[in-house]
Amino acid sequence: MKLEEELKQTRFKDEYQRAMLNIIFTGNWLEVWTSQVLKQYDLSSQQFNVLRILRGSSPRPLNLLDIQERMMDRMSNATRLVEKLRQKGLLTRKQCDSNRRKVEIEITEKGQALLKELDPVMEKNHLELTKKLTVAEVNTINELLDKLRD
Amino acid sequence: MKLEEELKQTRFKDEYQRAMLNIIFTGNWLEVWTSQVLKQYDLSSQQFNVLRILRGSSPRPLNLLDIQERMMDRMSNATRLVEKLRQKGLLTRKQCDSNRRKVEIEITEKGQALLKELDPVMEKNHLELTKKLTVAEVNTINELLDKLRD
DNA sequence: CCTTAACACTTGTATATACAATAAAAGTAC
DNA sequence: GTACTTTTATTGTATATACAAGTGTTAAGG
Repeated sequence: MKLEEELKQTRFKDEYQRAMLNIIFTGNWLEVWTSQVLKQYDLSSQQFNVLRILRGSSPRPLNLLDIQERMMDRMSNATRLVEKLRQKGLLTRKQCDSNRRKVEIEITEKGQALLKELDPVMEKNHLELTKKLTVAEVNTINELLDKLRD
Repeated sequence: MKLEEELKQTRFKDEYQRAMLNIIFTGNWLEVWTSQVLKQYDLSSQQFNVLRILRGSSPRPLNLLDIQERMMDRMSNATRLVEKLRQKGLLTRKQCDSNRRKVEIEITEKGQALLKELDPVMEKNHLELTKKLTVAEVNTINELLDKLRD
């Protein structure tokens, strides 16, 4: 849907402003969609993000800074996020032997299983996307957004 | 910068997943930038958004539902957001005569002046964008994101 | 009228988030 | 070794947010 309709706006200052709002709005829109789905699994999208990061590095554990660097939203509080996931048994944390300031955080079997369960659910989301945009178009988006953040 | 570098990620499942994360990440990135700037004016980006919406409709007042429909993040609490802005004297609210359930919300002179002060600041942001992407490229982004949300 | 439903907004509450302050460990310089 | 700095993580606090429940107002049906 056109951004003008979404925001009931008649016009924007120029195409650059429109693009800024469009990217923020669409990002939000995707986020909300994802969050809705994850809620049924009692996960926030940030928590899901952390789990995926840990799976990505598994079996190598990560410490908090590593996770923070890889997170979508750097500002959020990694300590408390990780603690929530630990309480659910989705990851473990232990003090690092060589450097006791650090903690080693690792996804558990249970965490892996949960992600495995979620994979096809998220896959369905991608299929929705596939219907709307060709691979070439998606590549264009990726390329232009990377360029924008240069 | 490439998303892989931003997120210290070596690979994504496919270009579709990469695009999803890219849009969310870039949206966030733009949001954070904006928030930083607005903080100096003691405004959150949501508050700024509401003010711009009111300026857009000025001199016609809007009620809460109107505002909510036009907001980037529909989930947020319009009542309290508007109340914050009222306390700062940036807008007024009065009960609607014809339908006392509604409130009429209008931007004040002070609000207009604040936006006017912010216009060139935000403009600078657009100029940054202009340097990185051509109008044609920006149009492509707009077109593809609109298509994505269809 | 009276009852019930729909509407527009407000409030309560639990949770999340941002940012600063603090703590503890490790590294560095003397 | 002692003082200073940097690294890494945790905690405190104020604010924001999501969602549900509540309030007052209007509309609709009998």
